[in-house]
Amino acid sequence: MDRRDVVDKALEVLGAVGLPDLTMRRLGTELGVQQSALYHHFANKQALLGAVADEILARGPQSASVAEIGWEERVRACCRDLRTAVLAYPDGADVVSSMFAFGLGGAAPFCSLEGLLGEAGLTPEVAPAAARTLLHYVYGHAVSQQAREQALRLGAIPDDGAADDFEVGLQLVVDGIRARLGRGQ
Amino acid sequence: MDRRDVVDKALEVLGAVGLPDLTMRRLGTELGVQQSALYHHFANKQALLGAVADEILARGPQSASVAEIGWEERVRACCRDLRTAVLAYPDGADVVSSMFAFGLGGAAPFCSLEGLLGEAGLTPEVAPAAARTLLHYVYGHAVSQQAREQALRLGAIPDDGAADDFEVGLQLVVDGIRARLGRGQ
DNA sequence: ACCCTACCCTGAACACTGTTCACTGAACAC
DNA sequence: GTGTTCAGTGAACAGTGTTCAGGGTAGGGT
Repeated sequence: MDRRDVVDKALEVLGAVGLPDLTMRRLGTELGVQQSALYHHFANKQALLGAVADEILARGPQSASVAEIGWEERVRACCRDLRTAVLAYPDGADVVSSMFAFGLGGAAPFCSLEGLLGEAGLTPEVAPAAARTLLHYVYGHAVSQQAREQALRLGAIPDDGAADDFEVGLQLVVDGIRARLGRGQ
Repeated sequence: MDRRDVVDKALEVLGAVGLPDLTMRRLGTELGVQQSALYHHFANKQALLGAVADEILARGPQSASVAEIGWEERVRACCRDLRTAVLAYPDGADVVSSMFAFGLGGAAPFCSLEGLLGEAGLTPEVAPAAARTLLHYVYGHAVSQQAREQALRLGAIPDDGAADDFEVGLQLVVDGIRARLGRGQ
């Protein structure tokens, strides 16, 4: 048993029961070992979740960034892929965004977006801020959606049949970036 | 002792020791009662934190929305006020954004922004999505900042002297909203 | 063959957490 | 006076992440 096996099983458990029930005891039992054995592979649970976050991202789709299409569509595709990846597991958005905030994982999407925006012509001063703005939106939207899905599943809230407005907000931010590009920043 | 006292003391403890150490035992001790007494005022800890989130927002600044200045400046002022409010307490951004995501509090800023954007001319279909986009940005940025501050305080990460780029991203989103307004949506 | 080292893992504990519940004591209305 | 309501007690429950001394077991060097 190595780190890969632990992360794989953690993702399996996460998909089955969600983050609150992804405990070290449960993970150990599911792997057929004691919980304390996990601490020989990860310093603590947060480090494990950091690896889980990276694996969630790695398993997500990554559209080939063909240079034919414009930067706008490439940025949107990158954000859509990111959203798809974190929505694939219950509480996946929570895990990935937390680990990114703590600097313990999830750096790949930020690098991709920063690079894309730099190629598009954003200055090295503005590009990181714009990339972070996109990430805050994608993560915030995904976390809210999964929280609402869970509250709905528990019957804590009625189904208001809210439409999926992810693209609306995404286009808003992309429009803002284009405006910044248009007027020489 | 009533709910007000509990919330007030909870904010005091939050400000002193942060969210992880804001436990029911500690809160009870600080109030001079048993922890179980708190459950006569709040159904559970989440409900208490919902009230705490609302109080954090209520204690924050609220710029008078004088109609003389344009909608852009009013939206920016609203977002700045919101940021100031949640940054005033350690982990304040975490508390407020979580409770908003779970629908247990923090609805006031959303209503304000939605109203402002509606007055600015955004359709009732786009205004809520735009308001949520702004909130995702403000909360995401604040949570990241407080997480970095804490990691920095614990010496877990070196001080990279990153500049405050809040206004950059905020302007990006506002620009996107203006673009949407300009082209009749 | 022997020893030694490294490594994975066990089993039990520790110090916590949020939450529940039967019960006490006092205030207040009728 | 009696009954009801309400805040608060103190102990317990079922969990949590984490630690630690020790048990095997594999592999390499001599």
